[in-house]
Amino acid sequence: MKLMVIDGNSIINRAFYGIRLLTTKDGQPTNAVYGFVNILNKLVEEEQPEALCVTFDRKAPTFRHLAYEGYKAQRKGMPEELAAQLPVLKDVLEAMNIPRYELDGWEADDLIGTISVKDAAAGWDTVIVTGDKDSLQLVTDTTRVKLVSTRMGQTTTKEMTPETFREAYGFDPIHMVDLKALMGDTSDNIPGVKGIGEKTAMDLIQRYHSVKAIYENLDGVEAKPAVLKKLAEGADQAKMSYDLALIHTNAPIDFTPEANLRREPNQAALYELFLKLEFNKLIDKMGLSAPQGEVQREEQFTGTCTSEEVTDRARAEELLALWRTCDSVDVLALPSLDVVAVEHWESETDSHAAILRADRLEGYNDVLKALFAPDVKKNAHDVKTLLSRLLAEGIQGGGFVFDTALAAYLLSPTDGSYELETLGMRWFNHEILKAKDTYLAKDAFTPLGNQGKALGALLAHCALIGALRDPMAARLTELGMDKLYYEVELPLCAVLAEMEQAGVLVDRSALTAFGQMLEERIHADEALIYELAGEKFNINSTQQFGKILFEKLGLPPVKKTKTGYSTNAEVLEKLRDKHPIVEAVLDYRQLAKLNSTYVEGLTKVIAPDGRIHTSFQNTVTATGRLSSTEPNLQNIPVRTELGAELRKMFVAPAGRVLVDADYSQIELRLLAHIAGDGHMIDAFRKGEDIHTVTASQVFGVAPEDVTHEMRRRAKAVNFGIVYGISDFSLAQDIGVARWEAKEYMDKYFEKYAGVHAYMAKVVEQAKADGYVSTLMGRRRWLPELKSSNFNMRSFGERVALNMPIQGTAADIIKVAMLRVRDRLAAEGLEARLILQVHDELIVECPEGEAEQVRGLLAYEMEHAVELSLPLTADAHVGRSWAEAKG
DNA sequence: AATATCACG
DNA sequence: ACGTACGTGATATTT
Repeated sequence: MKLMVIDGNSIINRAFYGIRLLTTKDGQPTNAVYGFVNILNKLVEEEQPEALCVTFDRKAPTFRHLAYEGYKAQRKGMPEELAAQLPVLKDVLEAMNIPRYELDGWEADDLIGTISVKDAAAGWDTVIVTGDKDSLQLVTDTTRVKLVSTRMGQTTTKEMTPETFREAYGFDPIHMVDLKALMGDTSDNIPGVKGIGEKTAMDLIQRYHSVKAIYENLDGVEAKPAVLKKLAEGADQAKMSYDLALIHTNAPIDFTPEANLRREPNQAALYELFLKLEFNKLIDKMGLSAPQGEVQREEQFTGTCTSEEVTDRARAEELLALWRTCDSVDVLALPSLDVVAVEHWESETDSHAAILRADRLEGYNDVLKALFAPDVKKNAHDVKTLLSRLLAEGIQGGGFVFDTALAAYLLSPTDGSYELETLGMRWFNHEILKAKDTYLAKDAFTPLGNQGKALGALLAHCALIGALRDPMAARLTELGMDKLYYEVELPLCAVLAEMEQAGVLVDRSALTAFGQMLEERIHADEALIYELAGEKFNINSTQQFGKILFEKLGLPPVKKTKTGYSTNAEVLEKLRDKHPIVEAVLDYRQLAKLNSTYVEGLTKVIAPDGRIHTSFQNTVTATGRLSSTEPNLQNIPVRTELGAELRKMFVAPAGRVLVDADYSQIELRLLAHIAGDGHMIDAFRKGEDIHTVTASQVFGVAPEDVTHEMRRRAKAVNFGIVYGISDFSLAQDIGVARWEAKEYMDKYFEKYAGVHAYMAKVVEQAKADGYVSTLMGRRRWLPELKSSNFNMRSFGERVALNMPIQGTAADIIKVAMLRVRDRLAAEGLEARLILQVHDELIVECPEGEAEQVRGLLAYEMEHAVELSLPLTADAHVGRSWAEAKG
């Protein structure tokens, strides 16, 4: 028979530090509990013990305090995030019906020691699970230790038996305590003998086995004179350390192994707990389910749900007519659009679904066209992507009245992904087959695939869209995001889809030529770098380059990264004068970046029509901005001359031009408006250069006396404020002393008192509310503000400052995009929006429309919202992006 | 899959 | 005293 005893404190500690901080929606940290349960499950699975228990510390024993007052002092600083999880873990253990042992004045180690001795007496084996090597002294023929370590969420265990211990240490486990007595243990505040380290101690214990043996015959000990002297002087320390390191096996607990025989967990209690902790995966894995008899929110799925496959054109028309009369129907289509599920609700609980398949329905394309026409009102998941696919098939979709993905994003923009499966879990605790395993599987709708299962999942997901719609809509209303959702985000999907479909024309041959030029220069740089290094190496490997630079060539390391020397551009700039290889690598890096990311990367994604069609993501950023992928057209170089060359390759076709307009200082203007800062508003109203005005204030000179350098620094201050800067970072950024940076900031806040007041207010409000929001009510939750971790809290504060500004700018340009699209249509222009780069819009149009477009583009951007100061947009026309940028 | 770097607003 | 600016995505290397 075998009992597994877990060192609760040790394992929860390992779990906490080994797994990145996870929290529930309302900020309760959960990572340590999560990790603990996973480790527990894994080891129980591995060992299959008949009995199981967990021990916990209850402060250090008093006699140890007397022996050495510093004992365990270092462990007092348990972070609040971890401390908060201890009671939760105990609840979880309770629900799992796992006994725990804790005793005032005793440590987990001593309880484990006691348990292992009692086990042995009863003829049981013991497996100790811990992360601390202290317990190794308990290893015997019937007691093993499993040493657990967790890194980056990965748990590994090392098993220690008497044999493996002797192999590793060269003496018996019982003498672990003697080793500690000599070498000490800083993590346990065991002093050891002063001047004796690990190597000496190991050697001594290997030869003499115990502290007692060494001191009984100190004269007979063979060692260097210095060591002998230290031993002699440290006799008291050794004795005391021995007592500290010794695990006691006589704790007064009532224990029999049989009392710890494994029991089934309390399903209902565990389910409820895990639900609260948002351990959905674990609920899944452990096969937990809701307690019987309790009313679940899943009731919307209990109605009747009929379905049919439509193979007859007449039936399709019949259904279309029916769908047109519905308030809305739910649709879910495969990415290929070859299979579509359409569901309509006949009552609160009853629905009917139709399956349309390209291969089984005559005139499928026409049915699709009719289904996606505006007169059929539809709910869908990820409308932008659907519209984009439809456009690719030549179908202009419309009539989408709800998007569950987009709604989920607005309700919690930091979640990162919004798959239907996840939403079903979050909103209804409703588990549902994974799309990837069913209708999105590679062979799902081939004769090889499980078509029945795929169709079933497709229908279930479609029904989920319908079930999510009302509660999500209600929540949007509750949070005041109706207007943002229905009037901005949802209609914007169509604009984005059109932009993706339009794409931007690329001058492929110019791009190729540019690439060839880059390659030549890259080769030249390579040769030069190898020569300067005196050997060939992979310049792209920061590790290899770091070795060359800091070890072979002996340059002084400036900064370290997790894995070695930092060699980033900032570091290399500082080393520029120390060795010619530095400049060569800087140059090489610039060229390599341009070539691999831009020339090669972009060439790869030029479509047959010669254009690049990016994807705009509208459910990604935490602030409400768009993002652009495959390729990212929002980070095309512009800041360096060579990089900006690339923008000459984004062109308009013959007879057409590009019109580019960008907001001037939109974020600072919004800061002025939101903060209601009179001085800053004034400056913008008068059309003054804000960086110069700031410089004049900060440096106390007349605006006309502001030098280039003063303006540069003021600009950095202006930007920094928007990001929630510190004096340290400002100093670093502009290269002045910290005190000087602080002076700038003080002056800044003196002048712009409204901004100063706003910064305090917005953080305070965010702490009270738990969120921040933009002018249009877009929201970002900030659980970070509740953190006890300084860095995390500071981050939350900076986000509280920045998100309303960045997010409002995002709101505004989205409104502008909608208005621009409407104006272009209303005025019957051929012009089309093709790109958005956060504060910049690009339109492609016939030459003859250029001036009209330029005017309306700037106008709609400037008038998208009414503020206490004007927004300005500069618009230019050109044959290429470079030209149109002005 | 994680890390380092660097491109943009 | 802490550790040091907001928001993204792509590439290459290393594990």
